[in-house]
Amino acid sequence: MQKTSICPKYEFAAELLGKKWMGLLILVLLQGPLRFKDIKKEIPDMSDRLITERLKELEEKGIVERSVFPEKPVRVQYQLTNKGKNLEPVINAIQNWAEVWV
Amino acid sequence: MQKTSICPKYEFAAELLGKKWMGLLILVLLQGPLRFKDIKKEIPDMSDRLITERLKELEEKGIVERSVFPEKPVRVQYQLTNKGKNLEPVINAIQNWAEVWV
DNA sequence: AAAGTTACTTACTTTTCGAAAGTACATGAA
DNA sequence: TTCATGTACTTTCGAAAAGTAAGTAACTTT
Repeated sequence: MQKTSICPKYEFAAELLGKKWMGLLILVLLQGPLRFKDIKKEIPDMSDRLITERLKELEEKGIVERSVFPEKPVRVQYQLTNKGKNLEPVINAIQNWAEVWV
Repeated sequence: MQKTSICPKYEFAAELLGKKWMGLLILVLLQGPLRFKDIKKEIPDMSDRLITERLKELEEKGIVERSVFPEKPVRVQYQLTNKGKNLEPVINAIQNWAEVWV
């Protein structure tokens, strides 16, 4: 990310998407705001540890927003920011390719 | 890839792209056929070991074709198949997003 | 009071990666 | 002939990332 120089911005994005579970995680978040448990339900093979870790990463990069609702049992919700929602064409492109070639 | 079931084809693609260096590797291969040493030059931070490993993986999945030209010093060339070339929209989508949001 | 839910965290194992050196084959220079 | 250089890998080994399982804190339901 720091030295290779074809296109640093692309490299940032490729490194982000180039992490295990990121593609799936963003796909499910495109559905709308989800709670931790809902993400678990959608991606049962992804461990709690990695869900937490990836969400934190996406939050730090401004792609996901974490909201806490202090209801009776506290509710934590994750949703894509604009930056995140704009990844939809990427996800769609992957889906289209997969439809045709996988 | 076997159990999670949102969309197995998408998951296959996401897992492929979701590997370190894959995004960059495919990007540089979109330029046209390249030799091992050229890939090294384009992605200096990627180790020989991983270049070999990723290319082998892409070859097995029918995304890259490896050709050996028995010239004076043997020449080995890697190029995208149709399946691989059709990843261009995906790469472009990533690039567009990166341009705007990174 | 015991058991369950939610959103995590911690500890430990396994897998993957990175860095460096080594290999096989060939050409070219000293 | 010996040495250095180049290409395309392969091997080795320590470090980082991911997988697995169990634990925690706050609250709710039974």
